[in-house]
Amino acid sequence: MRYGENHKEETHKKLVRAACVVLREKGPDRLSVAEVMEAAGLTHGGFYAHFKSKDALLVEALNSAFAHAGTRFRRVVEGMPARHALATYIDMYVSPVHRDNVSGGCPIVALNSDAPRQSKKFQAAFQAGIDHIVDALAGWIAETGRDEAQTLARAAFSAMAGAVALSRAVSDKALSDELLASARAGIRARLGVSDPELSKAVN
Amino acid sequence: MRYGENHKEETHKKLVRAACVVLREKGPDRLSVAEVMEAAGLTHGGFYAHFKSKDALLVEALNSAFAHAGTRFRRVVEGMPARHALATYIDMYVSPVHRDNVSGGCPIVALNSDAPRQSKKFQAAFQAGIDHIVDALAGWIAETGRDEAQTLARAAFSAMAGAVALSRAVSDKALSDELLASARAGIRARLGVSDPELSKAVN
DNA sequence: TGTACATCAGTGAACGCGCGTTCACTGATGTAC
DNA sequence: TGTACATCAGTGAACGCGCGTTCACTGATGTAC
Repeated sequence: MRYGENHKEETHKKLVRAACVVLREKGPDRLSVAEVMEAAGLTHGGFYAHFKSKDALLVEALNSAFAHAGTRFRRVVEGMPARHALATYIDMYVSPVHRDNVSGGCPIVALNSDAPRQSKKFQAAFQAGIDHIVDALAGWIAETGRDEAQTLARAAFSAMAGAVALSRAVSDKALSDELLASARAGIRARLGVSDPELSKAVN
Repeated sequence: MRYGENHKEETHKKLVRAACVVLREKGPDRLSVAEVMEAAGLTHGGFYAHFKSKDALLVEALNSAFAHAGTRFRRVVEGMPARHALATYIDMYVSPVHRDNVSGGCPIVALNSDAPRQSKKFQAAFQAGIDHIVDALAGWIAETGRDEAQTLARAAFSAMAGAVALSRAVSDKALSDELLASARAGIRARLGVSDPELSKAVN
């Protein structure tokens, strides 16, 4: 064969990787097949050797975005006791670093209002991504001994995602930083992890 | 003339009204000029007698959406003392009714992730809409005697918008209702208006 | 009172463009004999 | 060892389609004389 053993598989990964960045920057509708192929150094004609449709790429790209962003976040809190993990996760998520990292950040923030207009499969992947994060939060919350951990986690996460989303719409950096700090404080208080010692300096 | 005195003006309004519904349902990119004209009972050719461009329509439609949704929300709390207004506003905004009313609800929730990809004028209108709501909240918060009312208002509003946005992504109605209730409780507690007597039954 | 002309909101065909998708082809390599 | 053929990731032209936008035209009414 002309190419190495895993050549096609690697090209496929390269396309998904390129797409999962463009997806968060431009959204599903403005991402174009030709653009993704070009980003991988290929011509657009070869696309359908890798994906059944544009939508199939979008779904894979979304899952990839969740996996990468999730792994990055989870790696930091690995092995921490529940209260530390919870506080640290909130601090990381609701941070200027995350706000400024649209193309590498959480897809839920970047694609919030796009998701309901996409295909069933895309929506299912989006839901799964939400559930995954909420479950992690709920696990830590439950370990702190609180009831209704799942509901509490969902509400807390909605505040986290909302804070990052709105912080991106505030043009003044100082005001935006303040909003994030205030949101962090509110969410941590609500979950009973206000103690400053629970913070790990991550930003 | 063939038509009444205010005919053109009324057609213009009809177009904006149709667009401000479609805008929230389909988003700016999937809204089409032809669709809006058809919704108003006209053919697409006449569009540019009313608007300089599609973007001009989008900006007018966004402002109209803010005006209508804002008026509706504000009318309910009119004349209430600050603490009551604050609690009632939160209850109305973070409610199943609002969640289920995408096409008539707050554009910030419906267009959250679309806004940063639109024109400068669209983004400016979006920011203005956010500021308008935040200012109203901050006014009430300040009246309750708290410092940093603007920052607190921004953080509270981000939690409100995030809660409604996420509640729309939760398919199970009961879980979605719980999320909203939990979010309401958290936000009201954070703003010091937890007293159940401050609630006016609006849903 | 009647005729000729101006007005202008709306019509519908046409434009160029970018998009998702298809397909005949290329050309380097591996395999069969 | 050499020749003929199969493989298949990638190429590049072409397709149909919907979109935003343009424009010559319509036709009912108002105005000038």
